[in-house]
Amino acid sequence: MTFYVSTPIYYVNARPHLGHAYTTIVADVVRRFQSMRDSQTYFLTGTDEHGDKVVQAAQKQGVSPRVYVDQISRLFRDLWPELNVRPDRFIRTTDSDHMAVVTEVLRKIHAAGDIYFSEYEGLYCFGCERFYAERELQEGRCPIHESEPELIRESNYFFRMSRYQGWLIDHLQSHPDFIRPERYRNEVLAFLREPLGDLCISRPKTRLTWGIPLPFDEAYVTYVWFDALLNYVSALGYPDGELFHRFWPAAQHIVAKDILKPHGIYWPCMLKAAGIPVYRHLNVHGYWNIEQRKMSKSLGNVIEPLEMRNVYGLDAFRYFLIREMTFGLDANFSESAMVQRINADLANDLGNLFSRVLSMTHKYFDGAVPELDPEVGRQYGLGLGPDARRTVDEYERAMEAFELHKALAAVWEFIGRMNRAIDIAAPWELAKKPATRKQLEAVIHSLLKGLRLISGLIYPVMPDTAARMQTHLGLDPEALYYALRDLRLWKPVPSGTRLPKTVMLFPRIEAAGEPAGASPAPPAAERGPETKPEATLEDFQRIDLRVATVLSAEPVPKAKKLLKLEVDLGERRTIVSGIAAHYTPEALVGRQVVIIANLRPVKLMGVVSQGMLLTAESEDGPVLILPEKPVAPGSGLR
RNA sequence: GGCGAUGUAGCUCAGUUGGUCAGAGCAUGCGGCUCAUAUCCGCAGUGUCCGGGGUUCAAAUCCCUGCAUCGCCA
Repeated sequence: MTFYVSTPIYYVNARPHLGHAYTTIVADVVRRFQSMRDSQTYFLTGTDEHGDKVVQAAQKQGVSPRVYVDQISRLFRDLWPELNVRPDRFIRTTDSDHMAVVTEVLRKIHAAGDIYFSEYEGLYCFGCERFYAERELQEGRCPIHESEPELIRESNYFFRMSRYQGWLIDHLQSHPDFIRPERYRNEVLAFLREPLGDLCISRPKTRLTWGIPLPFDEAYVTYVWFDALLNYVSALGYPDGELFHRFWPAAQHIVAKDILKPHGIYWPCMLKAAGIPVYRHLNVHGYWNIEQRKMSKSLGNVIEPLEMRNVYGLDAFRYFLIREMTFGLDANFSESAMVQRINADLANDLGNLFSRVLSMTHKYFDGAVPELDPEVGRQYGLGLGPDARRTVDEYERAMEAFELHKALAAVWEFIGRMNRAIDIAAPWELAKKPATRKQLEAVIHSLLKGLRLISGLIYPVMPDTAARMQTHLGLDPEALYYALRDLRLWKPVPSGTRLPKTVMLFPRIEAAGEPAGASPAPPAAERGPETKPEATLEDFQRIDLRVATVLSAEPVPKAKKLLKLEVDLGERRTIVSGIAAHYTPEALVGRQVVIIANLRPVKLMGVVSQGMLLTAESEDGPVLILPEKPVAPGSGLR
């Protein structure tokens, strides 16, 4: 069996956030699941780097598109290993092999007559550098610039997608799970009830140069679709690559619902036109809302995946994402929900189960797995075998169907079954009398067996925890302990195995400093008019406050209020601050100030500022916040 | 505005083809155990199944309509 999983290539106009992390972790989970069944796997992710939004973002930062995309792309590439995600390839649409494939496929489809040249007429806003459909306009004006767009004509190349509509409908009908969950298949079918238009696939170089040139017309570059979607085959070395032959078309694409149409309609049509077999499944997931609201930069509620990992632990974070979201539907992300899940599912159910079983093994058998007569085992064991089998069956079915939350629910049902079995068997009673020693041995054997199974099943979602469990069961964490075939064998932890000292897998998270029953944030009306919404300690810790020594200071030319400071906080930083009206450069040099060190860089009067100086707002203007006595440059604050 | 989806206990959500379907987990209350991370086990509630119409012997489940939220509209 081969299994090829992909995430979308992420557009580099923003830093990676929770949504990116979720999609990519899902891909990692299903890939690890496939490795449990001996599948050969290939895992692709990467970045989408062409287009006008990238050019604009680069301009804003005052750098070339190349420098800009290198910078953002690296943020994505470096993030994944931090989340225990290791793709086989990180593709960039600026990679030369990818660009060559795009060129080749365009040439081929053009030669076959499915790309044609045509005039396009539309309402164009020069401010936005884009066309608007009439219904997008507000009272005939651009919703952003409030200016009246102009009617312009532009010639462009079009992909004859309409030709493949009938084929695609047939394919969707003969492959009911081509797009899943079903709701998204229905959505695509609904869309296909209307005649499909053709797809504009180019931009004139007069408007956009940051793209892949069309092989049949040097005056144009490719516009998004062929450039981006073809990454799924170019990464494998289409058309002749060994990987391509091995893994295509066993492809599982994973996308969020906002890009359903390109992946569910454009991409299959493109593949068909190029004579490439269509991919196997498109798996569509919903959105994470943050504290009931949409995640957006302007709301300031962007969740930083690394921050979550640092605060709650990587496996707990991965578990929460996979367990909390019904794959396909939207879900809410909140730290309080995560704490609840960690305490209830991980600390209480799993962690405590693990702890009680291991501690009993230590207490009653001195940490060595007891000998067991098979007959005694049959008679006095907990009879978990049938449950174990049902659990593995449901787990495998759900994983296979991308119902990842259900796969975890199945494992936790088994965990609950084990906790109940312990109460009924009451090993602490059996331990009191020598007469029930044999029964005690059988019970402990059953329980260790159960833990062994659980550690295998949680491997895709919580690989580190799975390995820790193996270690503490005296087993080899380097082995393929999670092979599904072996897990079905319901194997015991061998008698005589010595168990290391037990550990807490997941400590409970207690509400920090809050007395029990403390009410949540009071309604805004009860607070002072100037207070901001309640922030958690984690919110505060997100801000990197540091002491910096001012090395030099000079006015910014033509700016009345701005000073450009060079500061030392362990490294050199340039900071632009609006305090020129109240502080002279001389008054600052050599002093220690407090800055926000992880603020997004901004360009002020042509100078990039890599931080912000902290000042108090007074009626006489800004007043510097200074340490009471000298400290090492770069010292953190709390 | 058009297309589509979602709206079920305090919270997050299951509910296949209309008939023990009014459920689960968490949170809450009470009881039990003591191996365990103040953990575990048992019991107990609470619901105009978004509102309004309709079809039917029977609707959370089908139809119409309204409201709210989300996605897409090259």
